[in-house]
Amino acid sequence: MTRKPEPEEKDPARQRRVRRSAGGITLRDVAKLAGVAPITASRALNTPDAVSPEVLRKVRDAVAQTGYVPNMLAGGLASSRSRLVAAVVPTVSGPVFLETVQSLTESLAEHGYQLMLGQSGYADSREDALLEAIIGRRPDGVVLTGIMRSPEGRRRLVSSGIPVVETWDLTPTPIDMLVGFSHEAIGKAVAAFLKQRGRRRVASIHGNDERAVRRHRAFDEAAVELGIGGKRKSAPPAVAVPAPTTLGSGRAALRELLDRSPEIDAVFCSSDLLALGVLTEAQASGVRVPDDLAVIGFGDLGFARDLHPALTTVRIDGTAIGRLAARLIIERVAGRTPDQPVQDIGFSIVERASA
Amino acid sequence: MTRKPEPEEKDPARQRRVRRSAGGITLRDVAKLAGVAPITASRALNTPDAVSPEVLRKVRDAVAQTGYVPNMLAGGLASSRSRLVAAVVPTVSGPVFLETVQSLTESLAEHGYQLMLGQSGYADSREDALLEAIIGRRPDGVVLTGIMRSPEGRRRLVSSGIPVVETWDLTPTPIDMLVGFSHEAIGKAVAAFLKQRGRRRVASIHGNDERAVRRHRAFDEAAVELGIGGKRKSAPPAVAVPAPTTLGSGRAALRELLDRSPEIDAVFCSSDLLALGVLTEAQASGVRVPDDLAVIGFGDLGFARDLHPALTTVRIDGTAIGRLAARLIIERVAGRTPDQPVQDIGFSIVERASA
DNA sequence: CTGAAAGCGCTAACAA
DNA sequence: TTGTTAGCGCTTTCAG
Repeated sequence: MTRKPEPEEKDPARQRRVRRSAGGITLRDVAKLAGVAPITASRALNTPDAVSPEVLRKVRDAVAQTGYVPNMLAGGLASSRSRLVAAVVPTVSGPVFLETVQSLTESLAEHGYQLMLGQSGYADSREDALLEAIIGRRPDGVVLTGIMRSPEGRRRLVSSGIPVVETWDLTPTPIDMLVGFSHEAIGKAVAAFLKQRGRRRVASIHGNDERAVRRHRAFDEAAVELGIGGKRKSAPPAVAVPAPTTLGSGRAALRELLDRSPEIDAVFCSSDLLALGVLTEAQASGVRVPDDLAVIGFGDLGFARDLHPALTTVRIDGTAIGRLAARLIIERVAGRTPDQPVQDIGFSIVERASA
Repeated sequence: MTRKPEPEEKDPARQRRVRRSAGGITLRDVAKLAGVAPITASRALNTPDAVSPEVLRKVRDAVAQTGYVPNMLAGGLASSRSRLVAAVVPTVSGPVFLETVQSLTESLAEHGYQLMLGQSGYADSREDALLEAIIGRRPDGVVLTGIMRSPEGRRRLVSSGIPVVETWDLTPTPIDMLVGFSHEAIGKAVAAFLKQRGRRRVASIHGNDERAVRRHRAFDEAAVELGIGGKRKSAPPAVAVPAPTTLGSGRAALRELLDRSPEIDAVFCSSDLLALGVLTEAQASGVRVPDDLAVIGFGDLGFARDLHPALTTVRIDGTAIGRLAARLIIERVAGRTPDQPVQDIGFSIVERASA
């Protein structure tokens, strides 16, 4: 079923070049079958209201008959709308962002958008190559988990003109749009929460990624201020573990902590996985939670509430973040200006048995 | 910085149409700056060996100066190589496939490919729309987690001509390429393992997704054959829970199981998350693992080995699956025929304390 | 090794 | 409402 050398030249002698079509069905084929011009077929598919019912029917029949699937690369090139949105996460296996990615994927799919996924790694080494790969695809939007730190990266994103949503953090100087919350506020709130629950010698275990570190810095400061940081005015005991955090590193960290500072009565963990590790280690070594030790996590992953004891944790509405990010981008693409391009969606402390 | 109406017509009066360029920097701009033809600039970027060092330098300088980023939509359209690979997972939040997605993303990135992520949901309702969205983007490959059941879907994929890798399963009739393992073999192996460890009244808890069901059917049959299915020749007790499985559903399922069949001495769970739920519930209700009850999971997620007791589980090398799938596609795109287009990567039972 | 011409498949801009 | 024309930005083909 090779394509005929169609556009019959007035002077057949001048025909030389060869068509290199991949042989797929194109809009032209559909249009011809329906007996209309290609642009009319295009309209029937994209803006059905703009064509007569008669034409609509014929085009749809032709599509059904041929099994035509529009080539969105071509469409994107012509319209400069790729209907692609890129998301960058530190790593796919960190379960914290999954909820966001999932809701983003779904929200976008509802509007005919597809998600491109990129992993930056926690060390932002590959970030540059990734950015190039992303911008080169001319996505209609980019969603970053975390804010873009590298000035070079910021510059490239800005000059690309692509709508950007930074998430999971706040900054006074967003690249463009933002849906996040304050890690400092969380650190403070957790310290206050623990004090209010009667804890007096708090400690922390945190991953060494930037956001976790900031939560815990704020936690430490607040703990000192509130006088629950242990002896004198020194910062409370803390153990840093490499990101991404794991159950295993949580267990090891608790051992280290209890070794160094057996007097502690509460631990703030920078992820629920760490907290699960702490619970596990506590159970294995006979430390009673919450009696001897209060444990509080971060993320409110699906399993948190079903643990034994149920895990008190900081809840972030990752689904809302994804949904809002999608909406911001879609609004932007539609040419509208979102009325809340920068949003703090806050957090909450979900109080359960572990603290 | 508007573009000049550049291609000066011989007869300026005939100029009417307006350029609608987005105003970005294109290869033409780079070429002009470097003093070469666009195609030469293209070659300098894509096949540096095919141009003189002199030209290469000039083009690279021009790229650096302008901040040019190639438009891959255009490139993809012209070359029919999108450098995009689509992956379909049931849901992002099921941690089982994460390892595969992660390794796929990384392996592809190394070769300049980007991953497009789609969620099919466990009920394959949206699968059709998803397939259209995917094929429309003309990816260079599609990676499916699980095999494509819908005949309609198979047909569309086949007729699209896109290389397809089905994963995480085996079938005598793959669409194209495949990297998987046998769920039936796993069910049998687990039953044999439990018998060999002295268990005599096994049971199972499984998600209601197709692959889990098949593992457990095989498990049940083997258990009956081996005489460890409980009384007489009836199938061992089982509880089905909705997919995706959770810690909570594991807890509830164990309660139900113990309620109905208190005599059981082993449980095979269709995911590590379920198994964690079983461990949690066992601990909460005073059932000793492994003394009273052996527990075995599936997936060998990161946390399995650090649990208390450490979880015995079926290990699937998800990273290898991702890596191999990427390689198959890249080989195919390069025009080579992979020498092992269908691979059974097997599984192993990781024996730890829980069984 | 370099370049001119001709598309890839689609849609924006105009015109009827 | 429909059609004509001219690209979108790149690469393939063919010819130096």
